[in-house]
Amino acid sequence: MSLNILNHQHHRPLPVGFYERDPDQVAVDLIGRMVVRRALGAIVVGRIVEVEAYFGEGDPASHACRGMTPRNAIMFGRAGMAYVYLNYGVHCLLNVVTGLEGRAGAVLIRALEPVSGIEIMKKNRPVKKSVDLTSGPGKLTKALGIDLADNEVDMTVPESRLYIANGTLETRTVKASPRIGISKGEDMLLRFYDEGSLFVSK
DNA sequence: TGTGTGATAGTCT
DNA sequence: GACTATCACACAT
Repeated sequence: MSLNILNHQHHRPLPVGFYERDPDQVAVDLIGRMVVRRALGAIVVGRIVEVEAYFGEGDPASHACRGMTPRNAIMFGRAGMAYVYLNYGVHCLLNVVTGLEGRAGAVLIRALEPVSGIEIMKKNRPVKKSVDLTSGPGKLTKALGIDLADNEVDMTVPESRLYIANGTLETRTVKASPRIGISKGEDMLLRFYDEGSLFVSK
């Protein structure tokens, strides 16, 4: 099963061009795609069911709203790179950089549905109910073993230990809502989620 | 708990 | 005066 996933056409990394758009467009299109994580020869896969889009200037909730800093510089860089940062000094959060170089943008991956490698996820993040495994941005990074070392990983090449792949063409209902856990810019509908999924964060 | 910001102190010229 | 270093604090996709 694991190796088939890698070989399958649908599980090659999404190309740079996919990410070279505005973050809200990329965000909508990421619902239903697969996050593929390879570590120590094992493979862990989760289907994206919730994301949030972040712009640069003009988006008060974005790390990049006040221009470039050492931490957020990657948001201005090439599309398709992973932007992983530490939140509350505790959780690592996974974003993918969008847009053309020089223009800040990113999509935060907020929730996944476990697809493959579930035993590894449970080992990384022991939980009582499996719905708690990946139903939040900090949970999913823990379950997939993603940390600061994955910052700036190129997610557009198959050699990477972390990338996003096409996924299946299931029908899904994508809904938009305000983003979660922000104190500014709540009026914008930049959170997107698969309405039917139990793994969408509360 | 790390980061960014603003305040303050220190240094150069 | 202008620039840089250090510090303390507020707050965090």
